[in-house]
Amino acid sequence: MEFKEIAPVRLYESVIEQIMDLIKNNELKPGDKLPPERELAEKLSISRNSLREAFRVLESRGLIKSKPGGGRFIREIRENDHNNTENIILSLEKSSILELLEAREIFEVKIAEIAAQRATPEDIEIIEEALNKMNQKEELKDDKKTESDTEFHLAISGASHNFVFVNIMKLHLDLLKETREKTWQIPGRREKQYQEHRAIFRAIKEHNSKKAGEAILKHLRSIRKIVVEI
Amino acid sequence: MEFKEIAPVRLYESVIEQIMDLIKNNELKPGDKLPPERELAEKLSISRNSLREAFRVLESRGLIKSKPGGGRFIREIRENDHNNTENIILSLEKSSILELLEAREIFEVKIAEIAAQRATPEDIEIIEEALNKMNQKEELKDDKKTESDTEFHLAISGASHNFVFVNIMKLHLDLLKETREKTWQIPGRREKQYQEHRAIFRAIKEHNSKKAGEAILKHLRSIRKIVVEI
DNA sequence: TTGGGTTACTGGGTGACCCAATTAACTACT
DNA sequence: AGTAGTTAATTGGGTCACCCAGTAACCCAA
Repeated sequence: MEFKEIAPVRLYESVIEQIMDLIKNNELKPGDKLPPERELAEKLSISRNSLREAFRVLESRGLIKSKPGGGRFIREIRENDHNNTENIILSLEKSSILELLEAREIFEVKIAEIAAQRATPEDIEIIEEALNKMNQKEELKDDKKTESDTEFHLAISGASHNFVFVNIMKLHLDLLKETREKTWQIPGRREKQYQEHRAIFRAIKEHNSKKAGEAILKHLRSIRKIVVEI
Repeated sequence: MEFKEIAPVRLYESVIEQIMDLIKNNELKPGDKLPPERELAEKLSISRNSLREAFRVLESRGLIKSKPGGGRFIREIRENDHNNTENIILSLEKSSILELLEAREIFEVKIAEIAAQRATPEDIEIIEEALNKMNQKEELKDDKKTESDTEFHLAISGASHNFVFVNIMKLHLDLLKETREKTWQIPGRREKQYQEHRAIFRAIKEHNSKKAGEAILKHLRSIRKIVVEI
């Protein structure tokens, strides 16, 4: 029996979500002026204070700027901004799927090659566990399938023994999450996926760097093919 | 004559700074309970609302957790936590310099190779401009030097015509900013840097993918050497 | 030992209020 | 006609007093 922790949603969080969506969909562009606090608070049926809390978070992320007496504005994304890691992530979220997939092909092949060189017996065990998990239960919901897929790919980057690789991988898997979930619609996809994963695993287990790179490239190309066709 | 924009410090910002310092200096460890709102607000001589704004930001960054009725706590940082992009950034910021440099060697070599293949005459022009900018003014402050270095590397990733590469590059350059600034202390570093950049530029201009990869690898290795020695 | 109350405390949230800066419309002067 | 000065409405910054619901610690009875 498994229970999840109940996490109540705060008001400010919903506000952030709404505004972030508007920014992502370009309905709010840099330079745009937001409605005044009092007006927006009333529109959202929340208090000015709660709205302010949301604005503070967005402000600290460098997404908006408050001018006392003037109003609030969507910030221009500037290179020189010190707090700009947030902006970078936002830009990444706006990237096209195909660009993301191309980047992943480049990065993950290299990561797998390094993993094949450095993987310890423990690493290999962890990868194998992740590999088998996908094939254990016959009926899994799509999001659970994606989760176990994530686990496999993270296990590989973990074997590179460089946390930057792990985090870059996390970022990519996260950004491609929706896309990856869609691929399960294809009949027989799961079995094919397992075979591809298995090939990657074998290459890493053999410490065959070249083979590992090729196997994962094949895997990623097959994913791209699906995405293009969908 | 240059003027900086005057940015008034908000109350919540000072609070964040104070608490962040406490966390960095380990005076607040994961699991620790913070003083109650009302008490802390009084101690800081600010209103409860302003204090709350600070807490919201820290909360959204995943540093603290609020339990209504229970109190506020410094959060345990877990690997397996929600695949939140916030956490990924935080983890990346905590990565070691050498790990970041290794990742950059892997990624940027590939990016440069692709750039060499795809660069249009316009791209090449932009890269050349960035290259020359560094050599124009004799006396530049360290942060300005780093800036023009950033521009050069971003111009290259721009020539890859994949925005994901540009953003990954931005992320790395940002995370390595401090480190890169330190390298200017080395005598003759700037001239050497220029020569290395020049070699990279030439290879890209010739559309010589392999040469471009090698040139940039050499450049990055020379940076790593400096970092190791410092 | 376990479950039900009790109570003080804590975070979540609200609404009215004051201040200072901005903005724009208006006025007076040149 | 153009400019400087004034004024009033609006806006964000911040405070205060207040209410609600969940928590935690304790006591008590089954």
